[in-house]
Amino acid sequence: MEGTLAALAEPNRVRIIELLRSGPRPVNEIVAELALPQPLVSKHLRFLREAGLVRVRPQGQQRLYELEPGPFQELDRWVSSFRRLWEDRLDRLDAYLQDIQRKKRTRK
Amino acid sequence: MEGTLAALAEPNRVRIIELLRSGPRPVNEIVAELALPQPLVSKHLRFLREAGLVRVRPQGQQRLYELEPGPFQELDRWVSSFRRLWEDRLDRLDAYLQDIQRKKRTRK
DNA sequence: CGGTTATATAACCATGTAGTAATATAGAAA
DNA sequence: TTTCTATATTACTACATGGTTATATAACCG
Repeated sequence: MEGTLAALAEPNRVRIIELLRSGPRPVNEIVAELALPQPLVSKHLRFLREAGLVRVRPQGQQRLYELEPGPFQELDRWVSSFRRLWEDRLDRLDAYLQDIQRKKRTRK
Repeated sequence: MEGTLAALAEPNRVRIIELLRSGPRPVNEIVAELALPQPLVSKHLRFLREAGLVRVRPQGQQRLYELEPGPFQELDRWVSSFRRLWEDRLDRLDAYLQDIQRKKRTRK
């Protein structure tokens, strides 16, 4: 969780993650699509790999990087635990709106 | 989104966030509960406030900090967009397990 | 073998920031 | 007013890391 959040704190890493969401990619494609220097991409990929967000699989002379679901699932559960922050409010708003409607109906 | 992730990259800030999940708190309570130096807490609170994760409300000579739902909701939606990463796999696993069960049944 | 391509690593610089200590501000209370 | 309490800010150090350039490694192809 801690490493996951640290890895996602960097915008270029997030861009890489979002690119990988559509499937595994070799490094050169990431470099081309994001228009970043290759060593920088390799550096970020290493960070992501050590944080457990991606795994790498050699294929010929290129290396395919793909997302590792675990950390995202963990993050999803953690963020979910904050849902009551806004759902409670929406519930109250919903109840309020229904109350309005009820009053309208009874008035008619 | 970007500022939100940057704010959550720091463990002590996450601790503050999780403490505030149970409701608004004055600074001195945060300091006491997390056993951190007061200037450090104020610094992190400022960071969190400028990232939009908390709002502050003066009350007497203390200042009550509370979570701002917006960024968490946004983060929740973003993380949700990665759900297919593991749900697809679970679907496939589920289908596989059901297939096993079906074969067992027909064999009996 | 040599040459080319794909990727990683090393060395370096610049910047941001976590943590600390001291001080400032501001409100409450005497 | 002075004093006390709560919080913020400033100045500083130390360290991590993003970005760049150059080089290394390693697999492929001739």
